[in-house]
Amino acid sequence: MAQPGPKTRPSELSPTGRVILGMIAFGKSTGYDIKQLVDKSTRHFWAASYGQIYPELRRLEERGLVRGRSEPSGGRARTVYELTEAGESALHGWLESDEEPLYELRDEGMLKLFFSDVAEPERRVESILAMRAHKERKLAQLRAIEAYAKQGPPGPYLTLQLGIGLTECYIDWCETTARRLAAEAGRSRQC
Amino acid sequence: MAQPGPKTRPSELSPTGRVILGMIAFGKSTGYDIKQLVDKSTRHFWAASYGQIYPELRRLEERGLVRGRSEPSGGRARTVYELTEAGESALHGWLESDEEPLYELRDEGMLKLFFSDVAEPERRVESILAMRAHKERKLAQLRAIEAYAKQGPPGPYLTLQLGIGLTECYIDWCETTARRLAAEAGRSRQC
DNA sequence: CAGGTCATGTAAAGCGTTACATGATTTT
DNA sequence: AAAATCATGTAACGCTTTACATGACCTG
Repeated sequence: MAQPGPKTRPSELSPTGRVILGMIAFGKSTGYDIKQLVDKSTRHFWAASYGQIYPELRRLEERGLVRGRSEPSGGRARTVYELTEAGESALHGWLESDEEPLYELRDEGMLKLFFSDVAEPERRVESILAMRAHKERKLAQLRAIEAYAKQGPPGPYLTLQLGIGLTECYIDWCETTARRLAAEAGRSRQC
Repeated sequence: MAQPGPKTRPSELSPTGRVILGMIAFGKSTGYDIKQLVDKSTRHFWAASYGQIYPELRRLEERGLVRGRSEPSGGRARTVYELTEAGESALHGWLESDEEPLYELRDEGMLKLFFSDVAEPERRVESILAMRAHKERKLAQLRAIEAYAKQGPPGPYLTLQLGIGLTECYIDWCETTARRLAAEAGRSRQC
């Protein structure tokens, strides 16, 4: 019954800690900036909210991985963070570690498809068409940032390409399968 | 700053509640059975742990969506659940609702690729190869249950097919991209 | 000067995993 | 007789979202 080991060991980085250290290494120095870039770029495979980012920045500071100093711009409070030596080495240590990477998916569309046998078969096709519509919206969002990402470094651009490719593949599957199911239903009605 | 609406409204089903009601409709009547089937079939896109399942079963009972009665088999305690009318209609209501479906992904491999620009370019290829290896293991797990799922109802089998298709697509992308990057690196070394 | 964005944060609640505990039954 | 599996559950902890709150600055 034992499930795989803990997600975070005390000496290591929490999930949000990982994206924060990386974003600081990428030159994003405030919680606000980090959140902006997360939303624009990693959101589709790694989200983070303010409620996590600000407390986590302080925990990282307590652990000596980042250093923050107050740098108000005008009368507006602002805390600017940078990596310490320890922070850089924690980041590199994480990037180079080859532990089983965390992978978690929660896809409500698939869950509805899974349970589609408790309703009539027509609902199954509807379920798949709803999944396709959702993925189509997601694809449009990813496409909207493609041109912008092309100008940046290769890492972020590659993850965007992968996200687009997977979404297209998902859409193709939905189309093919919906068509096939509809054809099968038509044939069985004829007989 | 406002983020998208709440994941669960009071009158609706919690994430784990959804999979539980569905599994009971599928004929799984104990917490243990539900967990077994979740691990065998929905785990790759919708997980659930005992620590969630047992308390949630009781909450569902309090809300009148399921009815449990003690049915010891031998001297071994056992609680058998079934859907109430309200539970059936909650399940159908959820299956037929067309709210934006929950979709959450956390992919550490992609996050490492995203940040691969903070290290040397060779690490990027290694990162992608690690992703491929991980997906290869996942694909083997899915393939292992394929024959078993083929005999069951179409819903579960379709989700498995989709999972396999997406994983294959992921692996293809990794292979193609790793090859391309390696070739580019070779060419730039020559010049 | 109103509305939007910049910027920071907290509190409460919900969600979820992990680790632990217990004891019966079945298999080897 | 030991080991694995069946079956149930709890407690502690960690993670995350949501909602709220504050106030400065900028644009039209």
